[in-house]
Amino acid sequence: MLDKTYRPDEVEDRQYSRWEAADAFSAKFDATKEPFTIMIPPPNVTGSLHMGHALNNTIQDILVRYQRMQGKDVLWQPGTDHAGIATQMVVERQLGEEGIELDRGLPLALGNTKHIGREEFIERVWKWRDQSGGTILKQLRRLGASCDWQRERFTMDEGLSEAVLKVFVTLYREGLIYRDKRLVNWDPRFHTAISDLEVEQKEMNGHLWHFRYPIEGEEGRFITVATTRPETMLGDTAVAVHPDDERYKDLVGKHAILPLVGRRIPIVADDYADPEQGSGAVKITPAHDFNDFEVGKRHDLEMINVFDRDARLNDGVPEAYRGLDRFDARKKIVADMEAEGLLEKVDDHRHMVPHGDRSHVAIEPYLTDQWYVNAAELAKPAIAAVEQGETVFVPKQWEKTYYEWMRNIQPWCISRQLWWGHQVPAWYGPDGEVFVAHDEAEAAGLAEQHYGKAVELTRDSDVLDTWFSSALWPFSTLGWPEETEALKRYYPGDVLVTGFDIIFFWVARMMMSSLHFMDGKVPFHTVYIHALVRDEKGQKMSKSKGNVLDPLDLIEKFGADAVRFTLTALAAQGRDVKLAESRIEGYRNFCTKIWNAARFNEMNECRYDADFDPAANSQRVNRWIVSQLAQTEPKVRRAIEDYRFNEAAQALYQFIWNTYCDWYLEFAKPLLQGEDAAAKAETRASAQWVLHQALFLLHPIMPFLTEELWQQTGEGDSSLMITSAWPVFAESLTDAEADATLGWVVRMIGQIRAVRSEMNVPPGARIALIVNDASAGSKARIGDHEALIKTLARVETITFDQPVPQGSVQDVLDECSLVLPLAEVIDLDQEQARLKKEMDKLKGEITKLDKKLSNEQFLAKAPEDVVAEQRERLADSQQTMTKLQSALERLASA
RNA sequence: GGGCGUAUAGCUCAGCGGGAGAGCGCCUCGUUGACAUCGAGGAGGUCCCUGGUUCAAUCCCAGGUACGCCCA
Repeated sequence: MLDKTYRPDEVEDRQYSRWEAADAFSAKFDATKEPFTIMIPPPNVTGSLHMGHALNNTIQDILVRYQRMQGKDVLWQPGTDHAGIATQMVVERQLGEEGIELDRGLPLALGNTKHIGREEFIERVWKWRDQSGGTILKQLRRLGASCDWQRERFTMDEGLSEAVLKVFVTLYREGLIYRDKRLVNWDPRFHTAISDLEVEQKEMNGHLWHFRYPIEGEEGRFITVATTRPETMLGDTAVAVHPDDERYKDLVGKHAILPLVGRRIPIVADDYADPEQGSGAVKITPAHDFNDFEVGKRHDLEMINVFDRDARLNDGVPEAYRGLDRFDARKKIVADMEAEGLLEKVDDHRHMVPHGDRSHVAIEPYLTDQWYVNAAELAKPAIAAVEQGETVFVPKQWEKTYYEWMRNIQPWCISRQLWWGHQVPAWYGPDGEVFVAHDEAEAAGLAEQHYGKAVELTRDSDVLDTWFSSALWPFSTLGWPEETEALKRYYPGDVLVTGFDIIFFWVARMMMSSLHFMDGKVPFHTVYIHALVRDEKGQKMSKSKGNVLDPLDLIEKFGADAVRFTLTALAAQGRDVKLAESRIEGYRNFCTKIWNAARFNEMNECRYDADFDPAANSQRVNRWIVSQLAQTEPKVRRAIEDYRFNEAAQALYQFIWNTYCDWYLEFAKPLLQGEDAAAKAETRASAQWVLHQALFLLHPIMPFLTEELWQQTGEGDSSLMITSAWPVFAESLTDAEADATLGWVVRMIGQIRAVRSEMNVPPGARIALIVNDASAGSKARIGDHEALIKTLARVETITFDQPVPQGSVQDVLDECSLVLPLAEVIDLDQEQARLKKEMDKLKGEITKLDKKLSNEQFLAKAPEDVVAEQRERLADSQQTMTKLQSALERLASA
């Protein structure tokens, strides 16, 4: 017996274990089947499951389960990335609690007791990773994700590290990776460079300080510069004005004396100075501003770095300022300038300030040596592949975003001043000459060749950006650079499922690296971009706002299937998913509904019958529900294949709840409780078969509930839905006659119920029904389904072609007048009003159609079937109108 | 400043060149042997505005307004 209600907490673990025990998730390397590959977007090893992951992985799981049922050999490749900065942060914090800090050549901070070196630190990270890393992958199991867990990979694995090494060395030797001294985005908290993409611009309230710089040799003359960052003035090496700016024309070529420092700096003419902005003159600090850096290069200016790695002022500035934090320095400099009478004014100013996306501190443009990838070169084939349609974005408009970024791509800074990550495979000779190699021995060989003798080498201490290794995911996880079977079989992948926020970080970089290293073959033919999950008000979920919904809590509360179905139903293309708990509750109710339908079948002895043949059904209601099912399958199939997941969900919801539960089971009741043994047997088998087939269609979205019911009411323990075939229904199962007839019966019952309700007929009261003007066809329909109509519309008797009794309520169904003699309960005024309202609506309709059909242009130009349809509608409306008219007259004469 | 998107019922959103839809919410009624996590019925719309194309526009095009997101 099925339990009274569906209990996801009891079912989910059990079914997941059955799948794993049956090895249902693993890629089979089955050459008789077509492969289907999805590469999971590897979450951070430090991460935990949030709503975005839940959506992302629900979609992937739907695709994967669907394709498995289609008979494909499916690989869903799971894993995590090593999340350089985030992981190092986590472990450093842990160490900090033990009083341990990393030995970076600085004295111990107050309260700390121990330094540890790089090797020991990395050991600690691995230990952390083994103990508590990758919890998110466990959480994905709660969601029902059917990843091939045996193939789980980690970007720091040996094999993947091998791939990183090979890619780095190869690109270096091809000249596509190089070392350069440029301004980088420096994170003063983590002491590392970060890439442009890891910088967030935040709008902030600031000030615009107007400083006066004295002109050399012109006593009492000043040039005023405006700045948002006074602390950088100590590194100024020029003042720039616009070449056409009349105010300053005579000053170009002269020098200013930098206050507080006393340095003599040139006044240069450069387009960068905007005459409209501030005073029109701008201080130039080439070592601390990206724009100034360019100006500096154009005018060959000195680049003076005034900060250390903490963004404190270094020894290159006057003694009074040395060691000051950048924000303290700002205050002091402003005060000192004011004291010298050189502060002209201070304006409030709103501006964008760059922040590290992980450290949340202001980023400092900082002059350092870093490793770069020539992304512009690698982008060329990656752009072409999308232009030529080798990879298609769904929805299509994201291709524009991809192009926009790829066509303006900047050199990619890939080195990070961290310990956790893939160490840059570069060694330096005594004179700083660099040797890039797969290992130290190879580097030593290269060095010996270069110097003519063996020398001592020092390895570059930097590590690579985590995304550098993630970019290789589509092939490194399959064993590249080895030529593995997996690589041959499962590359290229089919579809990548991800959020738009990751197009630049990951999609673009996978495209670049895959095309370069996999013989120009794209890593996936489709990129499905889904929306962000927001709260019910459309705001981004964030801890600080406190509007975060935790998928694990929701699974706990409503079951994984309800969460999955909700996300699926809301995942319309190109729209954000606005999630409210009430939605999940609603789909939890859907689970309950299905469960109860199964219980109903069980109670009525509707048992699974392996030999059941739906084509042999003789009862019209059974042929009808089979027909409806057969028409639902292609809707679901096409929706999934076209990535219109919400439509798949909707089609299933509608079929199961509205068609099967609301109507079919009601239609089946008289048969199930009736005396006709053959009809009863057929109905029992049909009811169960149709439910089971619907569960198969639903399985990719709701795997747990469907598998549970299949086990309990289907083929039992020996069979698994997850590895069963997707149902296919013969065209011949669609039965137009049954659809038309039962559609008509549904309408008839609906109309009678509506009239009863409007007339306030007590729900229990059985009433008489007179049907007038019925065609032979309609009479036959009523004859065939009299029992259903009587039960469901609560009708006592049905008679034909009778005079209309006093005080009857009338309604029209096609050519039929439905007459309900309700003299005792009728309210004449109310009924009159009801009829008039209905006639008004019809009148509008008739006028519209009349006008259209008397338009010669319409008759001449519109397609024939459209014209015919409009004619038919007009005739129908007029017929109904006539009948309502006579009903109204009869009422008035009463 | 550049790019992308959105505007349809109270809310959240589907949809579509030819009869305005769903879920939730709301109102009325209901203990009919699956289900009150339910059933039956109902109310509720200037499909943002203005023009254009078309026999026909909520849908296509142009402009406008408002809002959102990404990039600088």
